[in-house]
Amino acid sequence: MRIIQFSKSTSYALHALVRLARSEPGVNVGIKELSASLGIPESYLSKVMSKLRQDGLVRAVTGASGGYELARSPEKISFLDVIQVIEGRQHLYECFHTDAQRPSKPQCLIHQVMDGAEERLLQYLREHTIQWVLDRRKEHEPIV
Amino acid sequence: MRIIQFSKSTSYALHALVRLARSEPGVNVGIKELSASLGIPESYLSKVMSKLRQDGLVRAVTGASGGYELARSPEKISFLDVIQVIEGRQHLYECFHTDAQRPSKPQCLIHQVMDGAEERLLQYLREHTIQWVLDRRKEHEPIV
DNA sequence: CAATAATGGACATTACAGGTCTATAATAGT
DNA sequence: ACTATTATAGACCTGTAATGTCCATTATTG
Ligand code: SF4
Ligand code: SF4
Repeated sequence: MRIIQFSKSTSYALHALVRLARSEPGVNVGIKELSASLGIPESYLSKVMSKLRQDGLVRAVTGASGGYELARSPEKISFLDVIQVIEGRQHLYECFHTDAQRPSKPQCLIHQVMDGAEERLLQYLREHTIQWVLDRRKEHEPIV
Repeated sequence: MRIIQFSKSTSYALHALVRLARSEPGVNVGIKELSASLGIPESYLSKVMSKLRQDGLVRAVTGASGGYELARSPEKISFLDVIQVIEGRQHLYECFHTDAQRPSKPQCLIHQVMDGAEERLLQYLREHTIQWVLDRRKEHEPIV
């Protein structure tokens, strides 16, 4: 029974992005500082950051005094963006019937309910951005 | 990167319950008939049905001319009920920080967004029942 | 008693999340 | 040019969960 739960990778990505959004633009944050301040294994986080770069959410600079920074402004990065980069774009529900076994052309009712539920979820995640977090963040909090 | 998707077991359970809801109350439907009409492996479906019984969604009768029937009326069985029986009641988001590492008492903001998203999802699933499917079901459709 | 049907346990298979380590490439400062 | 620093990509390992099969047991009907 597959677990309906976001992966740690997604959580790591979200925390890292908030952390990056907190630093001045133009300042690179290294993986060491990132992993230390968030409490995430360094080598694993580097994998996650690499994925974020490949999908255009952050920019990376190699070499001394290199590191990461956001590729676009925090209000342009939604939770949904992050989740879809890490988890992929699979649907919440998938038919177990093949096309041949499928009763009839338009979607069956169970499918309709599940897709409706998914849309509610995605809509909420689309409406909430990294900037949303920054706006409500208290300065004294170490992370978020 | 854990897949955010309902398990096949959940899908099987939903289809089986709709199938049971279609038959007259008091008539038991056997696992053979169920699995055949839905196109689900018999021995695996029996596991799923067993779980549904343990959690009070269906009643089972062993022995000759035994089988399954709904334990309550279809409008009292929501999609959320079924999903929570099969998938468990884990939250969509879970902190990777331990209590000791946790920044401060009330929930952090990332957590708040994720919980908000979860609530939208659950609310939708709570509002849709097996009866909802029956009401919209066309008589000639073999399954739903 | 015999046929039927659900139950529970054991077991196999596959996939993947989470994590570590290393060699390589790129960059900044000396 | 050399060196220290840093991201990148790949190989690799481990545990666990999902899906599925099979069998022995138990309960029920006729
Ligand atoms: S939604 Fe329709 S096609 Fe998909 S699994 Fe259910 S009955 Fe089959
Ligand atoms: S929500 Fe707060 S406690 Fe939970 S993982 Fe994020 S920073 Fe840590």
